[in-house]
Amino acid sequence: MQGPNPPLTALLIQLDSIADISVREKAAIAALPLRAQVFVDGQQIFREGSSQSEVCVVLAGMACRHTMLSDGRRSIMSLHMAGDLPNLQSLHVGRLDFGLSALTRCRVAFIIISKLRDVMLLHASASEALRRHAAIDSAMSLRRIASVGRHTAIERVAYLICETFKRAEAVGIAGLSAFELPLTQAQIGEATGLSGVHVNRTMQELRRRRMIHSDGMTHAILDWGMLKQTAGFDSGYLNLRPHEHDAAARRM
Amino acid sequence: MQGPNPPLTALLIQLDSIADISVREKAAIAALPLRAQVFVDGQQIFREGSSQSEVCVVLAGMACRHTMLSDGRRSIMSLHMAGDLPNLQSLHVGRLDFGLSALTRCRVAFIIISKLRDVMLLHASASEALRRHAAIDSAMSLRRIASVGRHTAIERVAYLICETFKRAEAVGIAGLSAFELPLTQAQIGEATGLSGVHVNRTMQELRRRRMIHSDGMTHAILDWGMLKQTAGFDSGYLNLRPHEHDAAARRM
DNA sequence: CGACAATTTGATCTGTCTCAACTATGGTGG
DNA sequence: CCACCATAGTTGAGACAGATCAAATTGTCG
Repeated sequence: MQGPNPPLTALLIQLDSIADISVREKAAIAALPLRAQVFVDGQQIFREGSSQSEVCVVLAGMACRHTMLSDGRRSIMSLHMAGDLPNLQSLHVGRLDFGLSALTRCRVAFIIISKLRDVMLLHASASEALRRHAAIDSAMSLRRIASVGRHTAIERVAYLICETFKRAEAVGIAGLSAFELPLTQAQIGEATGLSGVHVNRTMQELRRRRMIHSDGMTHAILDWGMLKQTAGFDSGYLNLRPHEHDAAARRM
Repeated sequence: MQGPNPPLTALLIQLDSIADISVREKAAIAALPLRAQVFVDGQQIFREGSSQSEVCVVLAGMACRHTMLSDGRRSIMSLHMAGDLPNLQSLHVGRLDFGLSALTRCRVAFIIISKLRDVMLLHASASEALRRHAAIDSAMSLRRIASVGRHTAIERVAYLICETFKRAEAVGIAGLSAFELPLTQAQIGEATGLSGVHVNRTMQELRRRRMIHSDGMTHAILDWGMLKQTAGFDSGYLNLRPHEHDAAARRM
């Protein structure tokens, strides 16, 4: 039914990295009926306040959750890349209080919620993996509150780079030490709570300090240690494993 | 087994307000074996990076999720009051990337995760209610990212007041238009990303504009309309109901 | 080549921070 | 009962990170 590189590969990679999930259960997920759709960059996938009957999976490209502020400006609350499920919440809540938009040309698959629920009922560990996925999304939000709330400009931008790089790496779409951050500096500003102009100066500073090297929207990590120290970044929360009591052993 | 005002009342009120849940299922939750414990204000309930085998329910008082920044300062990522489940994540992930501390003298109940899981397996709609609770927690985090990232000082403080008031109201611990926000101004700063000094001036401004009146840590809402407008606050995300397709009808 | 978007640079302005002092307020022990 | 102390709130002055505005430059794509 699926070709050699089925559409949900990235999702399965993500689930694999956070949970023990059998081949059979992965097959059940991969066999879910999909409605694939391409969005051009800037295009809205769904509106803030909308009610979704489908859960969407990003297959390729980058999307973001965002909300409009009273003064008309936009806040980008999270970034989403291949394998992400930006509205998994729709399993449990009606209206979504954020909009979802494509930042780049984006391939997205839609899964009817009731079909997903059926699979989750039948496959306990797939179900558990999805819940863990949601919990990690939630952990990312909490981290971002701390980063955006209390960090300086350079820390915030460094943080965004660290997190996005690590996530891209996890789904295999980052190079050895370079990756795509396909946002304009103005968009990076919307995601970090800074003005576009200041993002520009901040990234210059990161380059001047030889932590990164940028070529367009491709960024090479020159000094990961320094970058993560600057960001106050610890990847621990990204690849949380199942609840075990030897968690200490896994600590980096 | 329970007295006239069983410990989990506030939790049941919360679940009731977000989901349809039968008396039988509520009884199953209320019958969960609890380990109750009192924490004095400032006391840590669990440490950042710890692994929890119990989920805790706030019974009374106020607690907060927090994390330490590299420079030693603290960021408060969320506030928790009666009926909240600040570490429901522990159902799915090992290490928690935040600490939990009592802001006031706090009564907290601990539920062994495996026991909670048993109840969830047996009672589908209780289980669904808890998941919706987690989804709303997640929605609050997203909102806070937008508020802390892009809002001015007065908007952030107003937002915190709006949200805390509405939540307190929902569990019946707020007066008609007054409620307890038991944080020092310095703590409000940690929660909003402002300095304590500036929180002071900001709250003076809110009082000067006659939106609130403060008596110690009790705050009266004088002009709710103005306050929520200032905050850019819309309570929609707090009492999200089950997924229905008539969601529009419920829109405020 | 021309047009449009994104990046870069410079200059100025402002919201918020920091530091420091002073004033409640409430609790504690003598 | 009061002197003392610690903690929270308040006020002022000055400094600074980052915003805003405006213009120049670079890059990209038809």
